Amino acid sequence: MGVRAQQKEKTRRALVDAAFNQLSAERSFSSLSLREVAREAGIAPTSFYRHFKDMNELGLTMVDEGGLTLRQMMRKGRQRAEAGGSVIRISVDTFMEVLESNPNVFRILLHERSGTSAAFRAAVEREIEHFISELAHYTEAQANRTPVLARAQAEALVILVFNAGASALDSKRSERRALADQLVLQLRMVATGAEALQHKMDNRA
Amino acid sequence: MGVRAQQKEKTRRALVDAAFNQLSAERSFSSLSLREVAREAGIAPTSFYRHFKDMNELGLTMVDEGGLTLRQMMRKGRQRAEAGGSVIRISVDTFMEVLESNPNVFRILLHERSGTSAAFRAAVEREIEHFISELAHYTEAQANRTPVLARAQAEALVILVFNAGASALDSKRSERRALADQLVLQLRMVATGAEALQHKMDNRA
DNA sequence: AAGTTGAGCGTACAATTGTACGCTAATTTA
DNA sequence: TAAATTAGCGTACAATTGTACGCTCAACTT
Repeated sequence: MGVRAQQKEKTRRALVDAAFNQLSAERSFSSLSLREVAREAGIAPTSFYRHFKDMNELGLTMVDEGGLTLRQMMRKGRQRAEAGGSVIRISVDTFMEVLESNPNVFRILLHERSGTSAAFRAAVEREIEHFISELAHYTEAQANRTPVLARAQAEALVILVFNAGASALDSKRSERRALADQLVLQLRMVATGAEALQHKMDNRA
Repeated sequence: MGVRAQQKEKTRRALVDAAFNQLSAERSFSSLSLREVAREAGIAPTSFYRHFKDMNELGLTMVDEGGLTLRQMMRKGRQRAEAGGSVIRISVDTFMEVLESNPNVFRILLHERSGTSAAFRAAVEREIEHFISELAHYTEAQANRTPVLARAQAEALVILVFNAGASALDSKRSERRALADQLVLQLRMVATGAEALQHKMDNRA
């Protein structure tokens, strides 16, 4: 890659990072202005357009990147789970750690999921869908579930996890343990419930 | 109430209604400007301050009002359930109807739940908490659950319902039926799972 | 070596925003 | 009836916003 393209990539990263860094509990992506991001990245407002068509395009890039990051980290966690122990417990703990080290990555997904732009909502939904279908295939194979049931179960699990994540972002570390425990309990509920419903269906047939 | 106070109340309502009417899938409360709301309500921008300290105060009023509306409508639905039939099915159907006739009431709760203002998030959480504790008490009495378990179960149920509501807002009527069916399935999962966990605990004791 | 490209800049402008201030006129109070 | 209150208005202003336009000069191509 030429010197020129390299520099361009560097600036582009500076923009993305600037935007991520400006996110917080009090600041959502949609409340960021193009000028603020450019300022933080150290470039002139009008130079922004050399990299993104508009703020929307930057945001979608961030959602994609964020989803990827999240999935990579969860995959690492799953490897840890293969060593033995409760899959649910380990996954929850991993998730909470990811959350703690990448709060802003999670924030943009969380916020834009119920945001004001259809494109954003769709993008976030796509990322979440990754999690759901990965999980659905897993349980379909592992626990021998009906596709419909596996899908419903996976979706429920993911929703509960995401929701707990949102609460965790808003709470102190001390409250997080209780939150994680309750989440584990809820996930077990769904898992055992799905199991029971599956048996009921099998016996009926 | 004097003529003056009456007129004032009328204008206040006009403001609240104007704000509600401007909400849509593409327009969140936080994206509304004071001037837009005033314009829609037919008053001068500066007159807004005769009724609310700022947009925040208007928003919190709307959250409170919205929560109240939602709870009232769900209560009506519960009466319908007492006549017999599946509590879950009837509740879900009621919820979907409420959603269809008051989309914007639901929208503000949904969006501000993961919003940018701590006060808003707290207010929404308070409204959701109403639902959860009502439900928890219900199952604690009805199904003889441990408080901890009843709480976790109720929370899971409410979260799943709210989440499905969010999806429903984004989907056509034809997809809603499938959505409602899947929601019912998920709620049954949680209910049966909680039941099973309860038994397991009882036997251990 | 000469010519082309394009990342980044500065200037400029029209919109829109929140809100301070003081006035009017109708209602309420005394 | 006279005085006090106040909902609503118009004017005004400083900030901030997105973006059009044209320039520069270093990097690349031929």
